[in-house]
Amino acid sequence: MAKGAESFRYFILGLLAQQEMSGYDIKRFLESLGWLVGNPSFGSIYPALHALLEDGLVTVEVVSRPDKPPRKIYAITKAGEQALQDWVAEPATIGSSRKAFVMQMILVGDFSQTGVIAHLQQRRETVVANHLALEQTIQGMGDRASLGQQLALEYGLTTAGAELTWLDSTLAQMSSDPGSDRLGTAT
Amino acid sequence: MAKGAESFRYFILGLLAQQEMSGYDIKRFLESLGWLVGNPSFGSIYPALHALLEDGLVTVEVVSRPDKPPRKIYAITKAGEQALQDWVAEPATIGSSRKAFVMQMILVGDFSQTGVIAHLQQRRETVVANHLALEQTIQGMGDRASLGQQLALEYGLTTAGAELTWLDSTLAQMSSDPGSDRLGTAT
DNA sequence: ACGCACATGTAATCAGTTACATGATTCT
DNA sequence: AGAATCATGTAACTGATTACATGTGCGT
Repeated sequence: MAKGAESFRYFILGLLAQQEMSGYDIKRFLESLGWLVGNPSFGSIYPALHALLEDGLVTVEVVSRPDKPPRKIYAITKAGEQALQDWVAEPATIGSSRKAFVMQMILVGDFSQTGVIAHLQQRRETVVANHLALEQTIQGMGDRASLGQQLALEYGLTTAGAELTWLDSTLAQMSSDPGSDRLGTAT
Repeated sequence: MAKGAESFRYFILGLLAQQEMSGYDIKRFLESLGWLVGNPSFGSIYPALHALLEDGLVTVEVVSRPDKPPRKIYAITKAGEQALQDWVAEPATIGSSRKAFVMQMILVGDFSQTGVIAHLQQRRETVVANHLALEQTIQGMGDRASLGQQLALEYGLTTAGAELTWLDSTLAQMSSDPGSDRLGTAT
């Protein structure tokens, strides 16, 4: 069963669901999103692609173009779509990382915006919990904390607060707007 | 030479510089900071401690207390302090992770607040670069992005912006205030 | 012929987690 | 005697990075 929630494997599969690509393309796309999801090296991408192929979740097609070296275009299969949906709908994963959140949000955006809302709410809970835990730590440490510790704590509190604000406003916006002004999709 | 900038090893050493502790203590302290720096397992902490001991950067003392099981208290050595300072002052590391930033800030707070300022400025540059890169990606993708992608991009932009705001205000605050109202330390 | 951008791949290595194993002390 | 908490440790495994190795087609 689909294990390894924080892994790039399923994220790569999800990207292939959005559009068929080569390993090289995936690398560049990931680079364009940069720090948001991190960018795995080729030494990570190619083996992942091979594994997906092994499991029958994707297919390859070698495409030789006249002016450029040949590329291996990977496309998702029915089985792959099923596995992806299982992963995306996966039990909440409270306390998961920011990267995992962003990755899942990117993928879930393909299916339903109700799913997106659920993910945002999930994230909200995680951030609230983080914020709370940090406040309690500050209570406990009081003024015994060093300068660096105090700054770190403030930093955490502030960034968590900002994230919360964004989540709330986005959530409000998406809830009030059942259709979709962003995409031509839906109905 | 001090390699492995993102490693917990030096961070643990830094914590020992602030206060001598056991492996167990370190674990609990890290848990109290939670997601800010992540919390390594014992399987990571104890070997790290052994390695530091090997390198002569720390010393151990077994302390048997009457009512509790014995503990191994680790304390930093002169050599350890030197190694730590080298690590903390290390060449900028632009583009490093948030965790690395928080870890270094916590440690550098022990030495000088000029060092802290330098670190904050360093972080500022990184965040500005991230923000800019994200904006360019948005330009490039335009409205071809999926809902999930658009949200991810917005999310990144917003959180980076918030971090920048905090950095600027903290930087302003610290620059205008050369002494130290937070600590009794300084000159 | 050479270097460069594009493109794919593998092996060695590394940092960290999980699971396992041990043991002291206190409480019931 | 057994469970619970505090405390330390090791071995197997995993996920990813680094460095290496290969090859195409284009411009010079």
